[in-house]
Amino acid sequence: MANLRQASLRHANLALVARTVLAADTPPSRADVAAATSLTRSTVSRLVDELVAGGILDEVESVVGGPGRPGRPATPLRASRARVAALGLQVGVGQLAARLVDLSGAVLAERLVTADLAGSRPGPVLRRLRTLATRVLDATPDGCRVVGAGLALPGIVDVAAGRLLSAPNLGWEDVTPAPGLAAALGDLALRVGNEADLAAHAYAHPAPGRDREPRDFLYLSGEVGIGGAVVVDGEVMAGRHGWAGEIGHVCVDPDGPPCRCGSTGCLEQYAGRLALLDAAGLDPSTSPAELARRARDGDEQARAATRSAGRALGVALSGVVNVLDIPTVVLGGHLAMVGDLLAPEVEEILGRRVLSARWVTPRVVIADVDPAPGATGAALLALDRVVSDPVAHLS
Amino acid sequence: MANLRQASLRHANLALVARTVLAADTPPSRADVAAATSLTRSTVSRLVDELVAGGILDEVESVVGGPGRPGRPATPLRASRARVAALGLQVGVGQLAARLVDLSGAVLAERLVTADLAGSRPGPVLRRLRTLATRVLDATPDGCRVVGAGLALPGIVDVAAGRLLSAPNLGWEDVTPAPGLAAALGDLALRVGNEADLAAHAYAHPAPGRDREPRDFLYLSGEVGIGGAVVVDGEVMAGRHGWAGEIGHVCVDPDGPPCRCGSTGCLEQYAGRLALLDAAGLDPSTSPAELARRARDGDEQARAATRSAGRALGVALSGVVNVLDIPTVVLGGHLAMVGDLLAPEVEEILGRRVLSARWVTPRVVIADVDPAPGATGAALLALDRVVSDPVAHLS
DNA sequence: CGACGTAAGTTGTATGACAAAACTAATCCC
DNA sequence: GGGATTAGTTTTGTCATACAACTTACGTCG
Repeated sequence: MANLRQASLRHANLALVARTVLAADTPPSRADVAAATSLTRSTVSRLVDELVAGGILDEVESVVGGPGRPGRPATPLRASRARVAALGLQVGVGQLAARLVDLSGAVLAERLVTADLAGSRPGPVLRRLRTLATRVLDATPDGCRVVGAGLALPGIVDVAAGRLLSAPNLGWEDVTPAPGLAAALGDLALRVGNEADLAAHAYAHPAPGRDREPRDFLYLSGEVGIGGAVVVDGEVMAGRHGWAGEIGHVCVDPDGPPCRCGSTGCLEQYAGRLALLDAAGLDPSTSPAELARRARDGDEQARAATRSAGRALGVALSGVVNVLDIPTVVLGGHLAMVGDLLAPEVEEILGRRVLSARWVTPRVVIADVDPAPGATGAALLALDRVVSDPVAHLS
Repeated sequence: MANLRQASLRHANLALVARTVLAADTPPSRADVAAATSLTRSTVSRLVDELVAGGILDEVESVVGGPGRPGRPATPLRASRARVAALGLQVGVGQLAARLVDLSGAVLAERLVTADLAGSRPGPVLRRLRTLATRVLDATPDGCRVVGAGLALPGIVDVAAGRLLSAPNLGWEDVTPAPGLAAALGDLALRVGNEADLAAHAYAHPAPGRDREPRDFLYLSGEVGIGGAVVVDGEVMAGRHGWAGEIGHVCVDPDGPPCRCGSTGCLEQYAGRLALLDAAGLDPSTSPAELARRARDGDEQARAATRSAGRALGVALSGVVNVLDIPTVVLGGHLAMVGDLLAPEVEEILGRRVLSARWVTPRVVIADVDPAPGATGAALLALDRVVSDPVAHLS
């Protein structure tokens, strides 16, 4: 709740203009931005000039496909390409990833490695990740500034301290990754975050400053366990300490099977990757895609497994929907691979157990399958800071 | 995301100054406000003068107990008394209430009526409430402006439309209360809200602009059923449609007893007022205070009832805490009356089932017993709008 | 009791961000 | 080629805050 001065005015309107341009579907002119923001054309002109000079926006020269309207032709504006970028990293249980994403949302460079990291030791893993990061950063185009880095981790993270407190599926406890990566990152600030939170951010924002519908949803990230995030109005809800979203350990049945977390009947024990494959009679290393194939081919045991997982998801999610009034659920990770099998069961139970279902029908959406959405989200989050406070980045 | 102009600057800083004065524990001087907001003394002076002229702030004349410091004595500032007020109304299952609250948080007038309204008809009840409202408004002191009215209702409310969609415990469906109350309210805008949301607001803010710790909590309102609200950073989270907080229908056990809502094993069936009294072998009309007395005196059945309710609360709340990372629970209504009996059981289960309990111990807080906290919350919410946008109310 | 120090609050001037309106630029249409 | 139309720029005005000097009102101490 800081006070406002004239400078704040300019900061806020600069951010507003930047966001308006990035959020637009087609490159808008200065006049379009003025109309959309209800600022005057003169003010927008001044702000846009600053953003263009700062490398945040680009003027599109080509007016080739001009619409043939009367009047002076517009100068379309869009996010600059390959001039401002951020590095996104991810350590998953099954893969390592590094991505360089620019302000337009384009992936400038990428490295992906699959590896079984369950029970791994942090040191060697971070060294491998460092190598990926270096390779990706080496591919930075000329004239492109890397403005930040983020790391997605599958566990409970202390964002302020940049520390991973606990990642049971990796077997890591109390790890601070920044020092191990410093050789690759140099001065670049590293922001550590929960994988599901960052994947949810990437789902809500296909590119920096750009929003996708729905703006409010619950995101479920099926890795080995089940991570989750709550997204309200396009923003990931962090919670009091940044640990919100642990949907995997919501109780489905207090008398259910014991969970690694020390509790009983957690959702993860019904719809986690291992639980799902086990119930289908498949080896833990099988891909959930294979499970989906079998279920679609009529394998009764596979179908029973997805039905049971769907029921558990429905029960757990209905409680969350009742409490939060966010009737849209996005399935990501392995849950996306079997999403079409789970969705009907989940929607049926939500319709029955959600108090407000009479007025708004809860629905399930299936995310695209991406091995490392957390890396994208981490990069986008760093870029979002450029958009929301452009002044800090106008050299 | 509107644009900012110079006027916005003044609006925002006016609100900032008002809020700073209201939030202070002891009446601050202009200089204190300047120090707290990092605005200059001259700017604060101008803004304070406007707020004093507008009847929002008062200068305290008495410097009797002056601290005897050197320098010119300060002119302490505080919220104006009995000059700006709002009307809070509540329809509960067991009572009707009307309260007039001023900017300092003082109750200027109040009417409370106990009545069994389960299965009542809206028309007659609203007429009785109208009478209460008229009596309370008639008691408005001279020179006091009533700036808004709010109505707390125990059910699902469409805030935008001012409509109660469904209140199963009253037996009301699809009721729009404003017309029935218009004769009492005159031009006064009526804002309808959920009882638990408004009670939670009242808990978070003992007076307009004033905050109480904790700033993040889950509020449980024990009426006949169990309502709830999620409070983040002092603000009640409304959810996508304003229906957030229905903790009463979170599933404790999918194989549990059927609930009025059409589902099974809802929390309300274990810890609702009727369920609690039934389990203790008491008549439904018994006060929960009587149940608490018996349990404290060693009545085994009463103890078993509270233990079982505590277990159910623990299971339901642990899921919510895992998802939201809000490790503080406030018990209100009948749950406050038996709060000391429930708390140990609930805290024990939260400690076991909440994933982050290792780092931050979840705790249970017991609210003061008030027959109509929703009425207070409704009035405070209307007054909050004066504080956050003083310009609209400066004549 | 009067000069001095100190802190609160006021007054006057400067700065700078946006609004308004006039102006220039570039294109289409006739 | 001229008028209509729309994009973008320049100029001038307004207004809220910063800054600094000033006034007010009190305590303190010789």
